[in-house]
Amino acid sequence: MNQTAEQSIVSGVLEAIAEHRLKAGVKLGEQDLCEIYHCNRAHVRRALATLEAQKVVKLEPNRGAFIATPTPDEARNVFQARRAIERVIAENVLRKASADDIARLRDHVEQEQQARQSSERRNAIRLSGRFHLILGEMCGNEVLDEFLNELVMRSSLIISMYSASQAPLCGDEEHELIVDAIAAGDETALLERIEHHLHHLERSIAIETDNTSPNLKDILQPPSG
Amino acid sequence: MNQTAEQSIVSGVLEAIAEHRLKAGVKLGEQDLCEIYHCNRAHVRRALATLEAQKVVKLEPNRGAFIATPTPDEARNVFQARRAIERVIAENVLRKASADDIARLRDHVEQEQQARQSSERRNAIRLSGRFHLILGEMCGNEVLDEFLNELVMRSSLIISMYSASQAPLCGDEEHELIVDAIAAGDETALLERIEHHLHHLERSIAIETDNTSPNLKDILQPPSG
DNA sequence: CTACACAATATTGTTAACAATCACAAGTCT
DNA sequence: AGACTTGTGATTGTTAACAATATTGTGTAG
Repeated sequence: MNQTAEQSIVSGVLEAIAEHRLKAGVKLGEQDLCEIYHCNRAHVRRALATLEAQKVVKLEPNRGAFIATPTPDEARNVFQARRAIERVIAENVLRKASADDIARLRDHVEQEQQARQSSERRNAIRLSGRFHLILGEMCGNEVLDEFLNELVMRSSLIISMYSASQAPLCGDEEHELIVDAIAAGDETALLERIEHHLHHLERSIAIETDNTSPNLKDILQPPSG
Repeated sequence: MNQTAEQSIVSGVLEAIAEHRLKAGVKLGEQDLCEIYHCNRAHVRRALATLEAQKVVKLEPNRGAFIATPTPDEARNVFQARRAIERVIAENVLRKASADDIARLRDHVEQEQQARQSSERRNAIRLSGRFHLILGEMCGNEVLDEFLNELVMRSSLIISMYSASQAPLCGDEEHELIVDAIAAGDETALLERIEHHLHHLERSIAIETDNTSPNLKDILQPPSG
């Protein structure tokens, strides 16, 4: 119950972020988490420290823990880092993917399409991110895999912040094209498609760059004055 | 004194690792850290959690905190990740380096050479790692910079584990060649030199790959039988 | 009616005491 | 002598109480 408590909190929060149930800025009260996970504050605090280290939670002194609110700059940096990391991951996967691996990828892509067609939006979002994590698992480099995990989480936050709630998440067939390139052993096509896919994902969300007004006046000012 | 306490512990431990004062496997007792940094166990615990998240400290339940002991596999993974990250960092730096930046790099390289010539080994080690961190600061991408920080720390541990204590750390002039390529705006040369430098660093330490015997018998068996 | 000051409440930060576990050493038995 | 058991001390894990701070609500003056 010891490690389990902390890990339950961490993985619970991360899953909630991945499924866009937890949105940026939401407060994570210690008492609330204590009751939800039936543990004491020490465990909650440790879990929050771990989440802070992964940059998905911001700890403000004497105020509490909040889901991180990535800035536009941070968003761009995250996506650039993803392109760098996923490029190497793809190279590794291409080199060492077995027939089973490719079958697993194809199976996952099919699940994604079914979730989309069934309009299980929450599940579709989760599976869409999971595709990249599967590549991370397959690449044979735990360090890269851990980095990717963090980046995908942060991406999920960014998407939930900046993208329209009804916008299509991913090009449906882009993941499939990536698997095709892996199956064909075509490194040039693979790298190009990874790059294109991430650029497309980044551009599909409108990252406002000029959010220099930290006050709510411009947003919530009543129209009548 | 609050945030300072935890950050003092974290940065203190990281600096000690960077200078090879703290070696892999050393125990970090809570009581010891409390006395050294004049704080209570809660702060120490939080600092250790942060260090664990950065993979430089391993927390073993009911046993305590220990400086991480990277395996050969992990070592290779760290270096592969470094090549991927530092490649992008170098591209960014090349694109946006100012004259001041280049001057700063040249100044640093000169400090490195002086430290080496003065045989201030500890300082030379620290500066050698710091060169890469300066590139990270200059690249304009905090995400990449944070990843690099973690990787350089882990590399420092790896080097202190696997390299002979008297071995030359880095080729003296490799950093200088990198700065030259940046100053000349030569991307091809820059990327090649970064790649070469990291490969050279990795190969300069003898990472044993066949440590498949988990018992000490083969190693510590008295010769007389 | 607005703005400011003050009080009440809730939340986080800190500390200390207690419990559980582990490492080491002494002792016992074969 | 060697291996096993037991007991002691030290270290980590857990919990609760207390202090400090922020937030919210209330009341009063302008």
